Amino acid sequence: MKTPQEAFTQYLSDENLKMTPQRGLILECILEQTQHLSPEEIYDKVRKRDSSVGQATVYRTLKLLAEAGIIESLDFADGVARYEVAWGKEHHDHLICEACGKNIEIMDPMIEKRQETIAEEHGFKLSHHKMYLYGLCPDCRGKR
Amino acid sequence: MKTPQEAFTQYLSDENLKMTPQRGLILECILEQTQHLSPEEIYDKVRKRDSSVGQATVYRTLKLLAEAGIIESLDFADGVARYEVAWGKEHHDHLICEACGKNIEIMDPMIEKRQETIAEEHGFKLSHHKMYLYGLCPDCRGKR
DNA sequence: GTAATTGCAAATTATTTGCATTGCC
DNA sequence: GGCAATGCAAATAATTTGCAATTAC
Repeated sequence: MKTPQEAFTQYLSDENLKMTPQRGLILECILEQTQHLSPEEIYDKVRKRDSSVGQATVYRTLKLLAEAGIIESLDFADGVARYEVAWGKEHHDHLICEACGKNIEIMDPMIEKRQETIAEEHGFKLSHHKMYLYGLCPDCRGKR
Repeated sequence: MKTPQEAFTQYLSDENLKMTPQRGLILECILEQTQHLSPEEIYDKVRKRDSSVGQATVYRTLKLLAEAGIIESLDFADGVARYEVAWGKEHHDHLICEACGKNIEIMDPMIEKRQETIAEEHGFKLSHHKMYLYGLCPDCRGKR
């Protein structure tokens, strides 16, 4: 399978867009991170390596990366946009602790299958879905 | 079961807050609507009946109504915040058409059950969840 | 009476856009 | 070389907040 970098270059070229040092650097910074990042955090990280990069470029590049399917946007209901690397990873959903923010990636074939079925029953062609489970993790559960 | 109005009054009183004409009017406007409303749309609707109500009051009241469990916020990934009446309604998820925005409420006991199980397996106490299925509806499907 | 609420406008926050300049293919 | 990309600053958009005046309980 192509690396994220190769995939991005490919996507850009397919769309008649260009690879640039800025775009490469932004992708690098995202790939190094294991956490779910906000545009602001990515911007900070990028600037440490090249302070000349503008915030607008980060936003523009995030949009491109999402269109290319390399990253995916999340919604943890904490008021901040977040992204995670999607390239080469299997689809998964999130189980989020409302108290400490901890989140666990979950994967469940049964639910995925059922979602397909539900969509079909309504005549829909499913393209993607988002599922978030909110609750209290074992640690925070005890503190209440 | 209490009416939404009664529930809201109850909630306010429990929190040592006060019922006001503005709050009552805002709730009324939300209840009359069957669609999923944005703060802006609610504000417009409220102003038609009482043009002196401020936008800030609408935002503040929406927050209270959500805390009281009378309305719930949605995320249709169209960049706008939306609310729907939750009081007295069974929980449901949404199947959304990416082309025309049409959305269908879905309910699936099997998925609900499985979500509980998954949370338990990770030691979580589940409080709520959100699930959105995105795709193309029968109408839009044909046009591609 | 007193603390909560309101409307207003200003302040924030998050993101987007216009534009002259720069740089990739 | 030509079109796309960049950085900057200004522009939007959506929401929040400070505050003096008002009002519910």
